[in-house]
Amino acid sequence: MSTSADGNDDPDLFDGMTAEELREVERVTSTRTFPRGAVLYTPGETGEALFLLREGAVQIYRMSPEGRKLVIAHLLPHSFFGEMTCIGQGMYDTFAEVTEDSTIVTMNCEVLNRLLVSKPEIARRILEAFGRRVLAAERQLEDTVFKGIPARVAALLLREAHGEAVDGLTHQDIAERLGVYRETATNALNELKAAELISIGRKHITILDRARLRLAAGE
Amino acid sequence: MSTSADGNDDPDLFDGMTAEELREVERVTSTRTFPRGAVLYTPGETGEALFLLREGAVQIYRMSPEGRKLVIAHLLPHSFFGEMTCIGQGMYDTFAEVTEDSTIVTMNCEVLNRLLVSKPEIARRILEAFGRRVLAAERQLEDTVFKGIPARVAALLLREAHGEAVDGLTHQDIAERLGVYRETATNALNELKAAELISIGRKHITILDRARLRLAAGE
DNA sequence: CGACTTCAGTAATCGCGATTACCGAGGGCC
DNA sequence: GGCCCTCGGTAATCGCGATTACTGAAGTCG
Repeated sequence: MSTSADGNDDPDLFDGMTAEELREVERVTSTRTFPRGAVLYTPGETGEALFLLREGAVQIYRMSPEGRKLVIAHLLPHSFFGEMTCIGQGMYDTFAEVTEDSTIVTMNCEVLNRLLVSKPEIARRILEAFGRRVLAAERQLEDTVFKGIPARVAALLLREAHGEAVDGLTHQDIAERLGVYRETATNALNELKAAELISIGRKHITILDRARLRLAAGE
Repeated sequence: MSTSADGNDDPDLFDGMTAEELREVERVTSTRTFPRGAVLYTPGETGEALFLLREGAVQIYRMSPEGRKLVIAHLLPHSFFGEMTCIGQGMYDTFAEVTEDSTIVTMNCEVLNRLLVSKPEIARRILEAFGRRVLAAERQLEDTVFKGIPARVAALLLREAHGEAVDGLTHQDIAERLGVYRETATNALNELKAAELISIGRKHITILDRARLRLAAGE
């Protein structure tokens, strides 16, 4: 299978560095905590740093003019984000919001760029993460263009499941991940339930038939 | 404005290298020509090389089960592609098809990976290209989720226009870029024409009112 | 020139998903 | 317990865009 958009199974950006190097990294980064709900950046803002999530959870999303939310990624510890502004044109075009009290390391763009040259391993990891992100975005694009909502919901459940359980995901969350109405997500879920592919409880979904759910997701 | 998905305004991957280095690059790459219609790779194939387009044009696309095409990128000279397999998991998941007789340089993954370590400048360029690609993919995703067809057509025209002219783009091409039916694209174009934002000729569209077209595209 | 292919215009039907409008249940907090 | 807020269920309407079915004009090639 492939890595999901949350980039959660990446190695930490600084894994494998010597104690010496880590101490150096300490010196040039700053660590802060943010409460749930904090917005780290918004589109149009000029960014000047890469963020590394140590603890907690962060959501990267876009917003429609009418206020519908499209969540691009749910980040878990070890994921980094915001680096695009360091590497490319220098402006954010998404929102980054803390969804659980978090500890976040910030590294200045200047520092990062120096590191990219001196430590190919770091560049490599960012490159790999970008690759996964491109893939995830293009796949989601393909799904959005080609598949109906039930299939997209099924695919999302398969991606998010730990074992057979999907926990802590409300219908609203699902809807925002797909960029659709909550009612539409509920309908799709009920459809999958009717087909006995899943069972639904409050904030808890269980996959009953993985094979057929995969089929419903369009392979 | 921003760079479009075709990555066409990138510097060449090897620009700025010394004659010495270029000769070395020559040694480890191979250059071949491909006729229009040649398929360089298909999803599921194991890739073993990065491609660099010297001359011609290449299309990167995905295909729905029913055979609808979604063109991810139209590549012009100086663009590279196929590198994902060298950096990530190692399998293509798109089609790459030559749409104009082309000259293409191929570089082995192994060689590329060595180069990534020894020449930070190369890694940097790929990183930048990836960044643009992530952005493009996510933007297109956002458009697809939030906007109607006319707006997406308008946005595409603005991206593809050279001056006020958009040439060599058929309705079918436009439809494939958006992953919609050709008829739907025609309708949207006619709608924009009716609003006097564009004028339409065979394989030729002229932007009449850039400002209002931008509005129609949703800012 | 005539046959064929590519391109573009139009129209009608149909279904999905947006949008609006509610209801009811579970849980936390005062 | 009562209030409120989050979460989830349902239903009805509506519009967009998929899908089907043609027509005709512009190029191309023999």
